[in-house]
Amino acid sequence: MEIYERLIKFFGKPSISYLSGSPFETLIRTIISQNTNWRNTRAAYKRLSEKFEIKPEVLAEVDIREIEEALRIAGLFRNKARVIKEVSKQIKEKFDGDLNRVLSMPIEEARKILMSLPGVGPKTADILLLFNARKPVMPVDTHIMRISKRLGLVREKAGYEEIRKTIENLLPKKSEVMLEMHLALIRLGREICKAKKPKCDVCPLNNICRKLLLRRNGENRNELSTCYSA
DNA sequence: GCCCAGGTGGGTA
DNA sequence: TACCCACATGGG
Repeated sequence: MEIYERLIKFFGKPSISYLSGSPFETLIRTIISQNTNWRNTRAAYKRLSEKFEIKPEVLAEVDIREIEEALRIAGLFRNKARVIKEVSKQIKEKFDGDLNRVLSMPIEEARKILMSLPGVGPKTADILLLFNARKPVMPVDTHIMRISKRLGLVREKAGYEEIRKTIENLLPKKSEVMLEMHLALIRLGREICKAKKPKCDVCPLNNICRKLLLRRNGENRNELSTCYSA
């Protein structure tokens, strides 16, 4: 909780304006973002939404090459185009094009159904549950995974579920808190990525995190006393 | 030129 | 169950 308060104090309450949009739009945006940086994700989504209305009944029918072309800038574009077309078809057929039905189910049930869709793994399912259904879950991306290990919140070998549950249990079961923490942790992770020199004095976690360091360039575990941050 | 980016799914042991 | 790898473009 102390970490949460420091992050919020440092970054301020995150803007949630860009969380607007339908669950399907969130899904498409999240699929595009898989293993892709923000800038390219945004550009690709913009290109796709300028060409087509982001609705399952539309994307299910369009020529896959058109989706590929829009997504090229984001990388992994052939995979993502195939997945987007297929997931659109399935949502149209199974849920009559409306993800809200699934999202209103109990968390575990909804997660299971979402993860049965192509291109939807635990991270993407949890994004939908948090961003659109406002359920108190913590999606774990690479930044959050790395940070929670560096902070010693979880074992070095911890997997997705272990990390998710650990962070969820550290926080009040409120979706607003989960959302703010999720965005703040990613913000921190991205700032760390950008940082070239250690700046412990301004790090929002200064005395807590001492061990934050990217697993990068074959890092030496003996160097964990260095704090890299924004 | 190398490394990495808000993962997922298929394959192997 | 637990790793390993392909997918692929663009920016630092």
